[in-house]
Amino acid sequence: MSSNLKDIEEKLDPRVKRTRHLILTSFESLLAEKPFESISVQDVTAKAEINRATFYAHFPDKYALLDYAVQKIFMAKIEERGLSMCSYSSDNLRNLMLVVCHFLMRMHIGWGQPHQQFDSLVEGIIKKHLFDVLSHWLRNSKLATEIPATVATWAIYGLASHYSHLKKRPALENFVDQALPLVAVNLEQFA
Amino acid sequence: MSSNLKDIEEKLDPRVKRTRHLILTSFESLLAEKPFESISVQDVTAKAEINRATFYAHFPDKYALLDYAVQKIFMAKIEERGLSMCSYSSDNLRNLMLVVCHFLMRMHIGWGQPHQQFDSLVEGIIKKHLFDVLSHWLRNSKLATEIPATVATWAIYGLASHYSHLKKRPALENFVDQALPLVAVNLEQFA
DNA sequence: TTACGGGTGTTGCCTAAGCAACAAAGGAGC
DNA sequence: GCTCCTTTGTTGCTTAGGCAACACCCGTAA
Repeated sequence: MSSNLKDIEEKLDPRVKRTRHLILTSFESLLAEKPFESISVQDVTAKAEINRATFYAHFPDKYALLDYAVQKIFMAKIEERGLSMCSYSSDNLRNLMLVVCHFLMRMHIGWGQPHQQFDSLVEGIIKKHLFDVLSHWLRNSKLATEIPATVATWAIYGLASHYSHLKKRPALENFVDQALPLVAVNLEQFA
Repeated sequence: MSSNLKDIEEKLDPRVKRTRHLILTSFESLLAEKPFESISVQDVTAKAEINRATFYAHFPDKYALLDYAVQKIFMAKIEERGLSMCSYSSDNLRNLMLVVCHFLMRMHIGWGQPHQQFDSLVEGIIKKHLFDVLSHWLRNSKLATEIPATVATWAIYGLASHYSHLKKRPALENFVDQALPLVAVNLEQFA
């Protein structure tokens, strides 16, 4: 159930899975050592021991790779908590917020110091997926859902970003529980 | 220098290196969980996520894989101590004996309980390489070297096997130092 | 005996990855 | 301005790997 994403990836040609994995691994380890801007496609392919042409057979450019990497990591977390194929509930929303916070923290720790352009790229990707998930949660509503989904998307991302930049972070659970009702109120009437 | 073996392997098609590595890794981990006899080619390829046909493109059968695996591990140790591209010396001989003892111990620990047929296969492989190394050490002798190389090969292997089967093993260094002169006397006159 | 299941090698066709060469675009430094 | 160098995409051809099907053997259970 749930993972129609995984199911598709599992059935891929083993060679494709392998090279994608090599590229991804290489990319992540490069992100740990230098900022996204100064990572070249060559860097990635060299470390992955992959031909550069092969890279372009999978991704149009390094931005597509970033997109893929972020979606892979982020959506994996979403799916492993069963948050993608369900509907709105206060508990699901809470978990979703936890995931986003976790992700941003992991990113700031593992992926070097924040770089303006990089961060906003990631922000865009995450918000895109957040919006999709929330829209899916509200799919049975008789009302239009773009507005509430948009509001919640931005709110959740904003809260997570805020939290991950705090110098003295309160316990994550507390933070989320405090913010939860403010976001919930925008969604529950559409559920 | 030295490693004309490595040099060759390094230049291989990356795909070949990858699949060989996958096969090798899979094989080693299988050896850790069940005896060689009950490992099928299918097991290896399944765990390696490699097509079975691809296996046969690299190795005629699982015995060839064993040969390859043992040579890879054993010769790696030989080369990393610079023992393959040199000539006879008491010190080299000592190191060689240490390597063989190490290898057999590692094998008994890591690769499950000894199985008659498996052990004798490995024995054959090791002795083949031992003989080659020793022959190379004596390559400048004016005398025929088959006899001394053979004697030393069997003696070294026998000693290592004996040592690795001892219930109460003395310190490896001591053991080797004690045996060293007995083997050395067969070789030094041909060096 | 026969039938069955599981492993073994082998084959032909298809696809992904390797490789070398290319034109083009951007810096960095003169 | 001008090189020089690096990176970027892209292309045509070659080669390794995936896949499905095959015949074959062999142990075993009906």
